Amino acid sequence: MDEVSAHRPAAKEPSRRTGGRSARVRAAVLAATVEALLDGGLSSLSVADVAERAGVHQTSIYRRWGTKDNLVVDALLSRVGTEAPIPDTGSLEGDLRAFVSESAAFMATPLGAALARVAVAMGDSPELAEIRHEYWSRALSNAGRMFERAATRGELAREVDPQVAVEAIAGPLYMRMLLTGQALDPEFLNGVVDTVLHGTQAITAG
Amino acid sequence: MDEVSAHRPAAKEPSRRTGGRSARVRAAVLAATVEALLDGGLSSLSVADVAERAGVHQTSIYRRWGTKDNLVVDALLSRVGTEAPIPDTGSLEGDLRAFVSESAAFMATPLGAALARVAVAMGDSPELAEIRHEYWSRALSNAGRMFERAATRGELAREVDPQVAVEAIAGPLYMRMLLTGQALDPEFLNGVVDTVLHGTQAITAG
Amino acid sequence: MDEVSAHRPAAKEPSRRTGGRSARVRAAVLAATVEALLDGGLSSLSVADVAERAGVHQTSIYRRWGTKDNLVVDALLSRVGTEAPIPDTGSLEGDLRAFVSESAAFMATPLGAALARVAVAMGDSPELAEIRHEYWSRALSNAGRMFERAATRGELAREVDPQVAVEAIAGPLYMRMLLTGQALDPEFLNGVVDTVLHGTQAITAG
Amino acid sequence: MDEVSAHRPAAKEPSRRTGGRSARVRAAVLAATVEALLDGGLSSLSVADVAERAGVHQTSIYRRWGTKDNLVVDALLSRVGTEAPIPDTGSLEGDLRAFVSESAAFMATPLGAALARVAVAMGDSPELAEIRHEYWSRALSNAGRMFERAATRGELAREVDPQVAVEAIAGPLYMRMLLTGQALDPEFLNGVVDTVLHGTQAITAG
DNA sequence: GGATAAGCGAGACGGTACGTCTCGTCTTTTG
DNA sequence: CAAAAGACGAGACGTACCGTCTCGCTTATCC
Repeated sequence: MDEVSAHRPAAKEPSRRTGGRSARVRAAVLAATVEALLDGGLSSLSVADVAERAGVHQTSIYRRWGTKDNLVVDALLSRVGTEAPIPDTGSLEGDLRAFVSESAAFMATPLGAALARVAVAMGDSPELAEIRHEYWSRALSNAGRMFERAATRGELAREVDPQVAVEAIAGPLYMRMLLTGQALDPEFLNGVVDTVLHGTQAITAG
Repeated sequence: MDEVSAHRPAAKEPSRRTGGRSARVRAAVLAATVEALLDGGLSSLSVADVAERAGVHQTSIYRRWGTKDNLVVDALLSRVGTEAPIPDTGSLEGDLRAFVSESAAFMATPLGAALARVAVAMGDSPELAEIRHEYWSRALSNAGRMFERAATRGELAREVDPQVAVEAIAGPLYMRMLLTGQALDPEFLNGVVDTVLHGTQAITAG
Repeated sequence: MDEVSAHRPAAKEPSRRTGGRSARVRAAVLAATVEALLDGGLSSLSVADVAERAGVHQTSIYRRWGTKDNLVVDALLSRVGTEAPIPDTGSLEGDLRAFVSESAAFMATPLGAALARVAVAMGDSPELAEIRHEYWSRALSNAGRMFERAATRGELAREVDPQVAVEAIAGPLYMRMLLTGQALDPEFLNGVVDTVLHGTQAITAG
Repeated sequence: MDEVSAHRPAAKEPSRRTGGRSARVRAAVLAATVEALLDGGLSSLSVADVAERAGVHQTSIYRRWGTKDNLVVDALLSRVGTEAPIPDTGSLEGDLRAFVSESAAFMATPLGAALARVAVAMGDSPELAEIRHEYWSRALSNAGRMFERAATRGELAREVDPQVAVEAIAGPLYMRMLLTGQALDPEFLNGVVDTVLHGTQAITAG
């Protein structure tokens, strides 16, 4: 007997080639969602608005994404890669200064702001929280390489936990943006870098 | 046991005497709001629910607070003082370890979680953002005294900015709670304290 | 002399006296429902349409009536009394001929047609069926008086059941209207009357 | 090869022989439709439900029948012949008593109930009303033979219109089933038969 | 017996309607 | 006369269904 699935349809999901109606709708909706998110924020985002911007019927959105939350998450993830380029300047200090600078610039961006806000809101639902966790884990572990490289270069003791260090850098930035609303001015950024830089370098095996 | 905090820090609005019906309604609504906030979160909080819990009509709430946002802010501020006790153990390290420990404990509290969530959401509206700014300025400057005392004791150089330092401590905690959802375990807390402690101590006039 | 505006309530917003806003809304919606029912039939009746005709918001309709069925039933009952005038000509034959004539005329009316159609559709839901049952019981027992009067006059034996007799008269009419769609022409009506008239008169105590 | 309705009016489109996939689909869908109709009624019948029951895709149904109405009509006609056996007991009274008894039994059947309900609903659309008219004309003229035979036997005057007479018999039954929801108990049935029997027999040429 | 056309499975989509849930406003009634 | 009570306007949400469309594959018929 022949193996049953000799000519199985290659991929399981995206069977349509590229230009299918589905793909078109999906792209349009995602784009419209991000657009709406940027000029209006998460709170004033309605499916009806997205549908109109995308030139698509509301029901098509509900059919595919089920709920508004899913839509927003999908839209955001489709735009924001977790693989932001991590600076590699040759020294930890250079890396960190570049990193906070770039991070601050991104957070000042509407997209960056929306992303963080949405991430906070995702804490309400368990399954969304799960997605959120995966996203941040990846992003943080990515940024952690700055410290790993420093350790490789001998700039840092092996005892320094890259994970903690990267949160020590990023945490204050997010706190300002989300919680206190203060500006991410260079003095602040430099102060944070100084603290973490010295703080990690002071840690030794002993 | 309905005695509602007889010595609440003189509210600024209610000009009625303390025993009037108005005061009773106000207290009941505020209590109900916090209660509802705790079991359900901000997203699933409705004025109707609060009204029912408080045994009060919806219109009475709208008459007094105008909008849901105001109600929530008022309720939270009535419960959460900005004057949290800042540890004073005699050494910076002791202070910081006590501080992160207490902070983590409070954040694990439903009230603490709600407070931060609400604060994030307040970023949408300018006037709420203003209130938020005042709250955090006070709280942070309060906590900053730990570093000021250390400087006075000679543990720290005068060049260390207490404001930056306190955000370097608190930021990573809030980041975990709000953004990544990771646990505030002792290892993490110790790592943060170590980093900031060494980081600030390494800063000198030179 | 001013005809109408002598005493007060401004023509456009007649409140105070009998009609609060609620009453006004109720009346408008009921009227709009009947109107929509007449030009369009039951199947193509939408709450949105009714709301627009009534100048009222959809939610107000759902708030009060809960579901479309209830609305339709209420609207119909508010227009159609069960106390249709039963002919009293002095003889059974006169009564019956008048009765079928008037009944046929009413059935030819859009309202009459809609009423019967809706009544059939009400059979699906138990509670609606209950309302329906009460309506028809009353109407049939009302019409039954024609036969009771005839019995009193000695035209009919006491053994004749007025209930059965009235259904024998009305049944064929409804059957044509609802089921076969044939016209209720005079020949048919006369034939039915003849049959029932003779049929009942032939029944005796023996 | 369980041909359903051997005398269906020569299918217009699908001239496939008998065992093809098409025929299988058709039979399955029709059966599923009737089944769904019986447990749920016309109002709660959806194409999706029928498709699932039949193990067939929705599109296949729409392709063949175009619209739900057509499907229902086809399904019903495939099951219900218009050629119900008309009693022939030798006397008009015997015929009529058997007829009402059998009719009542059929109406008590889910299929019988559904059939009548659907027939009423068909009044909305002109073309469906046309089909309905043909069906009932045939059925009534069929039943009319009871009276024709009676006339032949001399039991009835030639002046009695069989068409009217049969509607006088059936009308009250349908009225109860469709409109008032009362039970078709023996007393009622006997009363109706008595009335029509005497009523028709009293009619003479004079 | 292989081309070929008719039909089917699968998956969206446009579109209409339904009924629910809030928010914040307005009117009516009541103490 | 002010607060309680109760609708109401407004608008979003999510669901159910109808009927349409496109694509790829499977049959059955026909040349």
